[in-house]
Amino acid sequence: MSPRRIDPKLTTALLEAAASLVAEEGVAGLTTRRLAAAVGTSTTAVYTHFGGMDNLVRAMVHEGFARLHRRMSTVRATADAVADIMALGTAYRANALDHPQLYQVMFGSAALGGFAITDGDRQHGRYTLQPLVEAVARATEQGRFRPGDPLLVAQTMWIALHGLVSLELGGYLTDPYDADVCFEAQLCSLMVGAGDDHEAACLSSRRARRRRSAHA
Amino acid sequence: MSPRRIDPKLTTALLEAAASLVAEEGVAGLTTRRLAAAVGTSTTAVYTHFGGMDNLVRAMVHEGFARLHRRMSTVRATADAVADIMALGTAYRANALDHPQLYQVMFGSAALGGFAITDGDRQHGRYTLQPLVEAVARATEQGRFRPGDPLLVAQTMWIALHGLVSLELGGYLTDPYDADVCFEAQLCSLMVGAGDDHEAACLSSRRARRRRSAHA
DNA sequence: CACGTTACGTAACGGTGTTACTCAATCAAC
DNA sequence: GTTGATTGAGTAACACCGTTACGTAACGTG
Repeated sequence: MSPRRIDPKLTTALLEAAASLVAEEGVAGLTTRRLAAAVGTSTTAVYTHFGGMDNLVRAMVHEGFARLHRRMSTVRATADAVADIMALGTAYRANALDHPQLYQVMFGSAALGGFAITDGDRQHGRYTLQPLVEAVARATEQGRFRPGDPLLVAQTMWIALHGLVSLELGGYLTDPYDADVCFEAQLCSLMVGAGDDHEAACLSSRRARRRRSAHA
Repeated sequence: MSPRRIDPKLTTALLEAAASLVAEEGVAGLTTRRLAAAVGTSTTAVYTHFGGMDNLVRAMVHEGFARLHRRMSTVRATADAVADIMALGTAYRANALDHPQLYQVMFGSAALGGFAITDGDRQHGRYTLQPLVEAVARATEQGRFRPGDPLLVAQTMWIALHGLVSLELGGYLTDPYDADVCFEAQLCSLMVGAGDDHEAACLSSRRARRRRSAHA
């Protein structure tokens, strides 16, 4: 009654090989044949393990969201909640720059590559905002931000941050102001937009930058 | 010495057919064979007219930027420069929603679909910001914004707006706050972030909304 | 040990972008 | 008006893609 079991090692091997293929040449470089060759198996393995390329990409996206969540969770809360928010933004951007191709698959509205990402997959990445929402709530309690729903404020910040990362990865932020300058300007604008004082925001920005260099 | 000339009608016919193919089914639906069939020609025509699919997509992107620029240029300057900026943002978003697939090709860092967009193509879309830069300069002169480089401020706004549109098209803005709510919140946050008073920004927002409904 | 179940390899199908090769249509020159 | 060079566009092929029907061999159970 119990037949040959699926090999979990092969599943993870496929995922890892797919990740490095995508990391090296983007989604366009991810093909069943090259994937099978990299793992030393056959193309049908992709179907027994995932049921097609779409699901494999979906699994990669889940892994990407998990990694992003892990990275955002490493940011510790301090007395300066605004600086915490900036540190979270820095972590978000750093994760995207470390895995640019994966980020584009996660948020590139994957219709482009032909791969389908379901609504469920998108919702799966929603809890990633949790640390940001909490930091915004703390900044609001501390009187740095105007009263308002922390979720909406956090979502506004996430949207702007995604715009920055997306355009940076696309190579659009080079002209007179490079991505670093735009990032700092964006963070400051977001804090002031949420209600913080401009000078206080600049001060928190310096604090967050110091924290970042201390990490390195 | 003078041979058979290229047919300009076929060039535009190819572009139009490609545009409607992309509009209907995304970049994935744009193939040489289907394109040739739609125009009633052969696949080689794509190569004599454009030199490959990449260049055809590039031409479509140029057209997309031109259309975006045209649409942004229809926004007239009024006494309320902040309301003008919001109207520009509305025009930007409306254009993206009218041509979602094209927008994704323009800014989706087209490496995803396998098509290549050069740095020159990206710079080509830079002048689109011009109307926004001017409106920001006027808002700064009027004392609504903190003193600063209008280009950097405009670029910050563009980045955030792109983030909103990108996530909206990707279907990420549904949960508790839909895209409309996020858009209004984003605009208000941007104005306040640039230095405007919060209540003044809300007032200008209402003014811009009235202007929009007057257009319809 | 034998059986049933199922993962995996082989090979094929229909699709893709791209390109030699060919032909026919055009315009310049006389 | 005829000729001839030039070149756009059609045919067919190549290599590649995702996917799948089929066969086989390996496994867990009885």
